[in-house]
Amino acid sequence: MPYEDQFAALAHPLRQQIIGLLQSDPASVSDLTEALDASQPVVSQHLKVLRTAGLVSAEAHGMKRIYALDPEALDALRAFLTEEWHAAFAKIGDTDNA
Amino acid sequence: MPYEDQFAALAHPLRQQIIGLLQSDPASVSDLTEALDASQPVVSQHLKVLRTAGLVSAEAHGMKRIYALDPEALDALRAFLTEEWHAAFAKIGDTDNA
DNA sequence: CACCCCTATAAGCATCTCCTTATATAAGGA
DNA sequence: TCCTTATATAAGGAGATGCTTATAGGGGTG
Repeated sequence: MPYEDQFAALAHPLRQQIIGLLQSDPASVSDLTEALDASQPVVSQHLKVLRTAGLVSAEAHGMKRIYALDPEALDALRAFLTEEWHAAFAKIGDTDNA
Repeated sequence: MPYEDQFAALAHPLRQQIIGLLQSDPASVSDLTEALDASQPVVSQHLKVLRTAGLVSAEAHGMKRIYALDPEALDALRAFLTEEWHAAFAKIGDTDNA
């Protein structure tokens, strides 16, 4: 089922806020922790969900890890919402139905 | 946090499949139950989630309740993914930040 | 009315999610 | 080297989610 993880990732307010912040600029975990008024482990945990879903990527910069949005991932999701859904579903239906 | 319920609704494969089916045509619960190879209560439960999120609507037709997709809801979601996110987040940030 | 179809909902249980606290590891500075 | 900063991850518990089974109630039909 396509994009299941991506939708789940976007279903949490803190993760939405993280994406909102990263839309302006890449940021480190500590930057996000301050901006979001959440604990550092929580931010790291949510970043992991976003990373697993392919919505953000991380790059080490010295001691910090700079997280950045993957714009293509959101584009793909938007495309799925409009055009590809029906076709994608039809294929799944072919596969797991009688 | 906007669209939280909508994203959560789309994060489940069966609910994605229901939307996929309803994109072709409105359908009753029994229609969906057959097509999805899921139990009737499960289908009803998932339809409730979709209804609560405003993604589908129901209309009584005799004994059956015909469910239909609300295309505007998906459009709104798509718009959020592209244009409105940053603005929406900026407002939230103004409100609950120092 | 008596009986079947269609749908929603409740109860119970397993699993997942998300938080907290605590800690491990990596990198840089004194 | 020792200390501090930055991040990830583990453990544990509270609450949410999603399934099953059972049942209630609305609607038609004989």
